[in-house]
Amino acid sequence: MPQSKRKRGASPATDSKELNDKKEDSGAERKVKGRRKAAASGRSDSNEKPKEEYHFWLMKSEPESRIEKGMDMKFGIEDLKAQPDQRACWDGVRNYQARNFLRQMKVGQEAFFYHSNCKEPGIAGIVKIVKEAYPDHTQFDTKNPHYDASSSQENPKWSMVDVQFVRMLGRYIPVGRAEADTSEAQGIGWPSAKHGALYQSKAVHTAPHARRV
DNA sequence: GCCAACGTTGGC
DNA sequence: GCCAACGTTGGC
Repeated sequence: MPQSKRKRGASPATDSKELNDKKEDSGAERKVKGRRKAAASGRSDSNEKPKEEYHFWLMKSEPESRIEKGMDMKFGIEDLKAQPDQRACWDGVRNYQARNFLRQMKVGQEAFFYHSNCKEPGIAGIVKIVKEAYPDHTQFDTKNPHYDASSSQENPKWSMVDVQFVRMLGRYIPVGRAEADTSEAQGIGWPSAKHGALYQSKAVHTAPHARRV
Protein backbone atom coordinates (compact mmCIF):
# COMPACT_ATOMS: atom_id res chain seq x y z
CA MET A 1 0.00 0.00 0.00
CA PRO A 2 1.21 3.43 -0.80
CA GLN A 3 2.64 5.45 1.92
CA SER A 4 0.66 7.80 3.91
CA LYS A 5 0.57 11.48 4.19
CA ARG A 6 -2.68 13.15 3.95
CA LYS A 7 -3.54 16.47 5.24
CA ARG A 8 -6.80 18.14 5.29
CA GLY A 9 -6.97 21.74 5.82
CA ALA A 10 -5.58 25.10 6.31
CA SER A 11 -6.86 28.28 7.72
CA PRO A 12 -5.72 31.45 9.31
CA ALA A 13 -5.10 30.97 12.96
CA THR A 14 -4.72 34.51 13.97
CA ASP A 15 -7.66 36.43 15.11
CA SER A 16 -7.26 38.96 12.43
CA LYS A 17 -9.54 40.07 9.76
CA GLU A 18 -10.10 39.97 6.10
CA LEU A 19 -8.81 37.38 3.77
CA ASN A 20 -12.06 35.64 4.00
CA ASP A 21 -13.54 38.15 1.73
CA LYS A 22 -12.92 38.48 -1.90
CA LYS A 23 -11.62 35.14 -2.69
CA GLU A 24 -11.21 34.66 -6.36
CA ASP A 25 -13.21 31.59 -6.51
CA SER A 26 -16.74 31.30 -7.54
CA GLY A 27 -19.60 29.15 -6.56
CA ALA A 28 -18.50 27.17 -3.64
CA GLU A 29 -16.65 29.93 -2.01
CA ARG A 30 -19.38 32.44 -2.16
CA LYS A 31 -21.86 29.96 -0.97
CA VAL A 32 -19.85 29.39 2.12
CA LYS A 33 -19.94 33.01 2.91
CA GLY A 34 -23.55 33.56 2.21
CA ARG A 35 -24.58 30.71 4.26
CA ARG A 36 -22.81 30.85 7.50
CA LYS A 37 -21.07 33.94 8.49
CA ALA A 38 -20.15 32.65 11.85
CA ALA A 39 -18.06 29.91 10.46
CA ALA A 40 -16.66 31.84 7.61
CA SER A 41 -14.31 33.66 9.85
CA GLY A 42 -13.37 34.73 13.27
CA ARG A 43 -13.06 38.31 12.30
CA SER A 44 -14.86 41.10 13.89
CA ASP A 45 -17.58 42.54 11.87
CA SER A 46 -16.04 45.50 10.30
CA ASN A 47 -15.05 44.77 6.78
CA GLU A 48 -13.29 48.02 6.44
CA LYS A 49 -9.95 47.09 7.85
CA PRO A 50 -7.06 47.00 5.49
CA LYS A 51 -6.13 43.64 4.23
CA GLU A 52 -3.44 42.12 6.34
CA GLU A 53 -1.34 39.08 5.96
CA TYR A 54 -1.75 36.19 8.27
CA HIS A 55 1.36 35.17 9.99
CA PHE A 56 0.01 32.11 11.58
CA TRP A 57 -2.01 29.51 9.88
CA LEU A 58 -3.71 26.44 11.14
CA MET A 59 -2.97 23.24 9.31
CA LYS A 60 -4.72 20.12 10.20
CA SER A 61 -3.80 16.51 9.84
CA GLU A 62 -4.59 13.18 11.37
CA PRO A 63 -1.96 11.57 13.55
CA GLU A 64 -3.72 8.24 13.85
CA SER A 65 -4.23 5.58 11.25
CA ARG A 66 -7.38 5.68 9.25
CA ILE A 67 -7.74 3.83 6.02
CA GLU A 68 -9.38 5.60 3.15
CA LYS A 69 -9.60 3.77 -0.15
CA GLY A 70 -6.76 1.57 0.83
CA MET A 71 -4.52 4.39 1.85
CA ASP A 72 -3.56 5.29 5.36
CA MET A 73 -4.39 8.87 6.17
CA LYS A 74 -2.06 9.01 9.10
CA PHE A 75 0.24 11.98 9.11
CA GLY A 76 1.04 13.47 12.46
CA ILE A 77 3.74 15.90 13.35
CA GLU A 78 6.03 13.01 14.18
CA ASP A 79 5.62 11.79 10.65
CA LEU A 80 6.60 15.17 9.38
CA LYS A 81 9.69 15.15 11.55
CA ALA A 82 10.61 11.80 10.09
CA GLN A 83 10.65 13.12 6.54
CA PRO A 84 13.91 14.02 4.85
CA ASP A 85 14.71 17.55 5.92
CA GLN A 86 11.58 17.36 8.01
CA ARG A 87 9.72 18.65 4.99
CA ALA A 88 6.59 17.44 3.27
CA CYS A 89 3.99 18.56 0.82
CA TRP A 90 0.58 19.34 2.20
CA ASP A 91 -1.58 17.51 -0.26
CA GLY A 92 -5.10 16.26 -0.11
CA VAL A 93 -6.91 19.47 0.65
CA ARG A 94 -10.26 19.34 -1.14
CA ASN A 95 -12.06 22.31 0.15
CA TYR A 96 -12.19 25.57 -1.70
CA GLN A 97 -11.77 27.78 1.28
CA ALA A 98 -8.84 25.84 2.59
CA ARG A 99 -7.33 25.75 -0.86
CA ASN A 100 -7.58 29.48 -1.14
CA PHE A 101 -5.82 29.83 2.14
CA LEU A 102 -3.09 27.55 0.88
CA ARG A 103 -2.67 29.84 -2.09
CA GLN A 104 -2.21 32.81 0.15
CA MET A 105 0.56 31.27 2.17
CA LYS A 106 3.99 32.77 1.79
CA VAL A 107 7.36 31.22 2.31
CA GLY A 108 8.49 31.81 5.85
CA GLN A 109 5.08 32.07 7.39
CA GLU A 110 4.35 29.74 10.22
CA ALA A 111 1.46 27.48 10.96
CA PHE A 112 0.16 25.48 13.84
CA PHE A 113 0.17 21.78 13.20
CA TYR A 114 -3.17 20.62 14.42
CA HIS A 115 -3.92 17.01 15.21
CA SER A 116 -7.46 16.06 14.40
CA ASN A 117 -9.61 13.00 14.54
CA CYS A 118 -7.59 11.49 17.31
CA LYS A 119 -7.52 10.74 20.98
CA GLU A 120 -6.36 14.14 21.94
CA PRO A 121 -7.06 16.71 19.28
CA GLY A 122 -5.07 19.87 19.52
CA ILE A 123 -2.02 21.75 18.47
CA ALA A 124 1.14 19.73 18.51
CA GLY A 125 3.71 22.08 17.11
CA ILE A 126 4.73 24.68 14.64
CA VAL A 127 5.70 24.34 11.01
CA LYS A 128 6.61 26.85 8.38
CA ILE A 129 5.84 27.28 4.73
CA VAL A 130 8.83 26.45 2.59
CA LYS A 131 7.19 26.36 -0.80
CA GLU A 132 4.21 28.28 -2.01
CA ALA A 133 1.16 26.82 -3.66
CA TYR A 134 1.56 24.55 -6.65
CA PRO A 135 -0.67 21.86 -8.12
CA ASP A 136 -1.47 18.97 -5.84
CA HIS A 137 -0.42 15.90 -7.80
CA THR A 138 -2.80 13.62 -5.96
CA GLN A 139 -5.77 15.09 -7.77
CA PHE A 140 -4.56 13.36 -10.95
CA ASP A 141 -3.80 10.04 -9.36
CA THR A 142 -6.68 7.68 -9.88
CA LYS A 143 -5.38 5.47 -7.12
CA ASN A 144 -5.41 8.26 -4.62
CA PRO A 145 -8.38 8.71 -2.32
CA HIS A 146 -8.36 12.37 -3.23
CA TYR A 147 -8.39 11.83 -6.95
CA ASP A 148 -10.59 14.37 -8.66
CA ALA A 149 -11.86 13.42 -12.07
CA SER A 150 -13.12 16.91 -12.67
CA SER A 151 -9.66 18.39 -12.53
CA SER A 152 -7.16 18.48 -15.36
CA GLN A 153 -3.45 18.96 -15.84
CA GLU A 154 -4.14 22.05 -17.91
CA ASN A 155 -6.30 23.54 -15.26
CA PRO A 156 -5.60 22.01 -11.89
CA LYS A 157 -8.20 22.57 -9.29
CA TRP A 158 -6.29 21.82 -6.12
CA SER A 159 -3.13 23.19 -4.68
CA MET A 160 -0.66 22.28 -2.01
CA VAL A 161 2.29 23.88 -0.28
CA ASP A 162 5.39 22.43 1.28
CA VAL A 163 5.92 22.75 4.98
CA GLN A 164 8.85 22.13 7.25
CA PHE A 165 8.89 21.25 10.89
CA VAL A 166 9.90 24.10 13.17
CA ARG A 167 9.35 22.96 16.71
CA MET A 168 7.07 21.17 19.06
CA LEU A 169 5.15 23.18 21.56
CA GLY A 170 6.39 23.06 25.09
CA ARG A 171 3.04 21.78 25.98
CA TYR A 172 0.41 20.22 23.82
CA ILE A 173 -2.57 22.48 23.44
CA PRO A 174 -5.78 20.51 23.33
CA VAL A 175 -8.94 21.71 21.77
CA GLY A 176 -10.77 22.32 24.98
CA ARG A 177 -11.72 25.82 25.80
CA ALA A 178 -9.97 26.15 29.07
CA GLU A 179 -6.72 24.85 27.75
CA ALA A 180 -6.93 27.04 24.72
CA ASP A 181 -6.60 30.00 27.00
CA THR A 182 -3.48 28.96 28.78
CA SER A 183 -0.56 31.27 28.72
CA GLU A 184 1.31 29.18 26.26
CA ALA A 185 -1.61 29.25 23.93
CA GLN A 186 -1.72 32.97 24.22
CA GLY A 187 2.01 33.14 23.94
CA ILE A 188 1.99 31.67 20.50
CA GLY A 189 -0.94 33.72 19.45
CA TRP A 190 -3.54 31.05 19.74
CA PRO A 191 -6.79 32.88 19.72
CA SER A 192 -9.27 32.39 22.46
CA ALA A 193 -11.67 29.60 21.89
CA LYS A 194 -14.53 31.81 21.00
CA HIS A 195 -12.96 33.62 18.14
CA GLY A 196 -10.32 31.19 17.23
CA ALA A 197 -9.71 29.35 14.09
CA LEU A 198 -10.74 26.15 15.71
CA TYR A 199 -14.14 27.53 15.81
CA GLN A 200 -14.07 27.56 12.08
CA SER A 201 -12.32 24.34 11.73
CA LYS A 202 -15.19 22.38 10.43
CA ALA A 203 -15.87 24.87 7.75
CA VAL A 204 -12.30 25.18 6.84
CA HIS A 205 -11.12 21.68 7.02
CA THR A 206 -13.72 19.55 5.55
CA ALA A 207 -12.51 17.60 2.61
CA PRO A 208 -15.70 16.81 0.80
CA HIS A 209 -14.12 14.93 -2.04
CA ALA A 210 -12.56 12.44 0.22
CA ARG A 211 -14.96 9.60 0.22
CA ARG A 212 -14.68 6.58 2.33
CA VAL A 213 -15.47 3.29 0.82
C1' DG B 1 -20.60 5.06 17.08
C1' DC B 2 -23.37 9.17 17.67
C1' DC B 3 -24.82 13.22 15.83
C1' DA B 4 -24.50 18.27 15.13
C1' DA B 5 -22.32 21.17 12.06
C1' DC B 6 -20.92 21.70 7.68
C1' DG B 7 -20.39 21.43 2.43
C1' DT B 8 -22.13 19.85 -2.01
C1' DT B 9 -25.49 18.43 -5.25
C1' DG B 10 -29.35 18.70 -7.98
C1' DG B 11 -34.32 19.53 -8.77
C1' DC B 12 -37.02 23.15 -9.47
C1' DG C 1 -30.44 30.99 -7.35
C1' DC C 2 -33.05 28.72 -3.67
C1' DC C 3 -33.17 24.97 -0.69
C1' DA C 4 -33.96 20.05 0.66
C1' DA C 5 -31.59 15.99 0.67
C1' DC C 6 -27.56 13.86 1.18
C1' DG C 7 -22.66 12.88 2.36
C1' DT C 8 -18.72 14.13 5.32
C1' DT C 9 -16.30 15.81 9.31
C1' DG C 10 -14.74 15.47 13.78
C1' DG C 11 -15.32 16.13 18.80
C1' DC C 12 -17.27 13.56 22.09
